[in-house]
Amino acid sequence: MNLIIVESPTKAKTLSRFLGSSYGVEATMGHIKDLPKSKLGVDVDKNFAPDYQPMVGKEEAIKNIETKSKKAGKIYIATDPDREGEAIANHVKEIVGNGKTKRIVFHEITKEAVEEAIAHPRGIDHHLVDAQIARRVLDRLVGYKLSPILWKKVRRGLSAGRVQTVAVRLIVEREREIEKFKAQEYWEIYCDVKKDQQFRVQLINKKVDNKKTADKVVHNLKKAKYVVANIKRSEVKKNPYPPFTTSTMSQTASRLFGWSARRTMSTAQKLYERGLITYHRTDSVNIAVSAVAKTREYIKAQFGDRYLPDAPRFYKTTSKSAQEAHEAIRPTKPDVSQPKIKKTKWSADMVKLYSLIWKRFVACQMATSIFDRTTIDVKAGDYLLRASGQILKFDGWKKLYAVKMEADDVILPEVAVGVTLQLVKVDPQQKFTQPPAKFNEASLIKTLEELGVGRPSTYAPIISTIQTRQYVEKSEGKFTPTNIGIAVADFLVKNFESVFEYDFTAEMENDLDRVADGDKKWQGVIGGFYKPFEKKLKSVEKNAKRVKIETEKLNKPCPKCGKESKGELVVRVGRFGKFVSCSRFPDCDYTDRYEERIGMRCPDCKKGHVIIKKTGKWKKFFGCSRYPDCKWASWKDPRVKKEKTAS
DNA sequence: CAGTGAGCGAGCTTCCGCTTGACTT
Repeated sequence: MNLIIVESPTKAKTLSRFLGSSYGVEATMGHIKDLPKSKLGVDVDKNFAPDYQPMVGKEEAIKNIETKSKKAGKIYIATDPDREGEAIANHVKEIVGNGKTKRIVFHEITKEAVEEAIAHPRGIDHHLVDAQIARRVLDRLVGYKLSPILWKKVRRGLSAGRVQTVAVRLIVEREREIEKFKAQEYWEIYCDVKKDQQFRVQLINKKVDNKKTADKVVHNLKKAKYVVANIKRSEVKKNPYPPFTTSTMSQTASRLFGWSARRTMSTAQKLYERGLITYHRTDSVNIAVSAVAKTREYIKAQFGDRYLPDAPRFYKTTSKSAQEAHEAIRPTKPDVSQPKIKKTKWSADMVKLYSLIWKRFVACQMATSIFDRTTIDVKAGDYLLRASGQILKFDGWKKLYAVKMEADDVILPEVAVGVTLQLVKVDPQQKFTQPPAKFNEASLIKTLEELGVGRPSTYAPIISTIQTRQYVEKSEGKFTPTNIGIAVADFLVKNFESVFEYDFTAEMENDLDRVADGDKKWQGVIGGFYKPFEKKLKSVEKNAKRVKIETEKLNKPCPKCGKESKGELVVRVGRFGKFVSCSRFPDCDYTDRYEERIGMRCPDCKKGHVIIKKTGKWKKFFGCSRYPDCKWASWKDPRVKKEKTAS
């Protein structure tokens, strides 16, 4: 019996089905060797020699591969066709250790692709493995050298990294833009005009930015003569969106369902494990040819020829850092619009997400939608006003994948050039420019992807990390930096600017490509980075002052020392969340609980307020503000009655 | 489930990326 080794156990099961009994298939469950967690694991004096060790927690997977390999005939290592996959392949080869292994790759899980791969085995691509080593060593050096500086200069337990610090920096800088933003006044001036039917035109050739000008314009418009000056009709075509990647799926589920990246990814995982969708951690929009063919059949049968474009649509990945190891996220059976899913706690989510993925995918192979767009220009003295109308002529792919928040049809009446219109009303509207929006999960993931920072497997974890570290807080879905986040980002950007430049990762990727192509040695790339970095580390460690973290003031005197020493109450963040203390600490040691009220009285004593409390870093519980007089406490939110709390 | 901050300094914290499973943040 031959043996095939892949990363995902679900993939292993699927392959077994294709290949029958002459092949055994085993999974590594991701990486099996890595740098040790408890120490640097990189010998900076010996050309950065990395100390890759079997990973804690992967003993079973490793053992499994060892035993199965001993009995196997041919051994095909079919880990993912990308940098990390090649590294895993190399580690598998080291563990099997008998020289019998061959490396194969495929980009889609179809019988043809796998058979083709088996027919063309190769060896390990050591240049690509080297690129992974460089990536891994760089991240380790950045993370494990900078974090201890934060412990020393800011606060214990903090962390820094090529990815997480950039995420925090984005949020901090956005907050600054919002703070310094000054709203600008501007006016939009509309006129309702009519011939047989009334329609609305907007002033377009004069900028109005205050009431005085607006009044003058309105005054003139009231007296003006309105003549249709120009009519433009055009056909506007809209092509469907590409199928989902991890990033676009997370963004869309966030926008449409309000889901967190975590919720979307864990729902997708369940769909993947049930064989309903292709792999959900991907940066590619490629689609298996066989899936396209099936989808075209389905579209033809279900919607008719009009909805089927002449040729299949194939999409190109635009993201420059994409590795394209997998297909796009799509239903494995494009003709199944609603899969049968057993009723469980999660089935509603699964059905919802499946339906979204299915619609997006089938729509991506459907005909272009067509709008008739009409623009009517109206002259009123020196003023030019315009109305734009749009009518859906043929829905095409929009029949299936309707995008919320898109304007409805605006139908304009038939008028001719030169016709005089009657003014019904002038409607001046005062507006103000809006500050940039705070980041939410969707926009943060989008921006990180554009910068090439983070990978499909890490978008959701990044969002958790920056919150766990208390660098940012999420409220009503939007991220705000904490004082710690601001202090850490400022400290790191000031002292290690080059590492946290927004294009640092993109430049790193360029270097890694050179390593993968065999044009550069990985040690040279790391050496080039580390020399100046090490110098900087030493000088910052020696010279940088300890960072003071801004505290939130309560504007109340300290009950213990407020009278004689003018201590004031401030909010500090400790190991167990926020608490109130005296600004004069350590001279005054007054502390009190920080109460985060949820707006309801204690269900037990009816006198205190229910407040949110924390135990350890994570666990929240609800308690009474009168503790210890009232000992009421609950894990469950007392505002929620019976209803399931979907996270 | 009732702690916390500074500094003293035992021993400890920390990265990104690949997987899933255990568990609810």
